[in-house]
Amino acid sequence: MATKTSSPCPENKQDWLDCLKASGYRLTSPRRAVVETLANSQRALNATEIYDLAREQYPSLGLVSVYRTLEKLEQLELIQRVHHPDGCQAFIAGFTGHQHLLICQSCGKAEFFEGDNLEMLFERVAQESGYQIQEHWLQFFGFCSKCRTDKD
Amino acid sequence: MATKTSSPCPENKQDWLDCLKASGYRLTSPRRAVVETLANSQRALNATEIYDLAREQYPSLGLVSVYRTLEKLEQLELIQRVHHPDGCQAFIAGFTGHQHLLICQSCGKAEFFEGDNLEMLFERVAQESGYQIQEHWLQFFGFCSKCRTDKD
DNA sequence: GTGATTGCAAAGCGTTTGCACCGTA
DNA sequence: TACGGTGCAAACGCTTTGCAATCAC
Repeated sequence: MATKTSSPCPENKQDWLDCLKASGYRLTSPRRAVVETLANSQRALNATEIYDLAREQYPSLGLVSVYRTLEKLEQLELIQRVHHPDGCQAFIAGFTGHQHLLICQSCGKAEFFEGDNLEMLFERVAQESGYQIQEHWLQFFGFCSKCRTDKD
Repeated sequence: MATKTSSPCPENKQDWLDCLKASGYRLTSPRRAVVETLANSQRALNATEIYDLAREQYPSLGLVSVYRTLEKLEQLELIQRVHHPDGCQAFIAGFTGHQHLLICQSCGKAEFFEGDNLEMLFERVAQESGYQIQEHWLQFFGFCSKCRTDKD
């Protein structure tokens, strides 16, 4: 019944580069810059944010390369799109298995958690609606411990 | 513990018009056309879809009026944006209270259901993460009974 | 009659495409 | 060396804005 939470972490970086290489893509500076920026971020970033952050280290990076790298990372399921009331263009490091998102409404910090046995609910909804349920999304919004303390 | 499901229905139409009027907006033909189109739809529609459908009855409707009407209906919480892997531009009749969406991946038909006591999960996640949870989204994707039969 | 609302055209913005040059393997 | 990847500029599609004409109240 444990509800583990986990944050995105920089250790992803090398895995992602390996995965890109294993998939037949070349390891270039623009790709490294995008990967590093996303792997270091605790919150979801959109293309422009990645572009601005990554250019601090790699000024010649083009916005187009950010889009093209995001496309590949998403296809490889290394990152995933985050849906949010303010927009759905941001990406965050993805985890394997069934994970749900917890997002801070103040600083944007995101964590994953394992939402254990929602299966009972699936079955009830399936029975009452007649739908065959294939997939589900569960997302929580709130204030992380740091932002809660800062408010006081 | 019941998990009621309910579909959008045309009865919304008059309520929406009343609500628009009560909020100080004028009841115009373009607004009626948009309201009628959305209230009659079982699935979420984006601006262009509403535009095309509504013009069958009201050909002089402009796309801009669709956007402006959607903006007002959303502010009044009569409709809500539907987040979907294919995009987040579509709107559906909103319900009051805490409701969750169930969407058919084949025909797009949407229903609401009441996801009873997720509170236990909230508390566990809140405790383990340190987050103060304010809001949650729960969405199911699957195949409705009609699309399941059609497949066979 | 008056001012909110309309449709059109143009602007705006994020994203994708075309292309010649560059750099990884 | 070969060809995948790059950055720039232009194109694209969706949404918003400016404006004169229109219509609900």
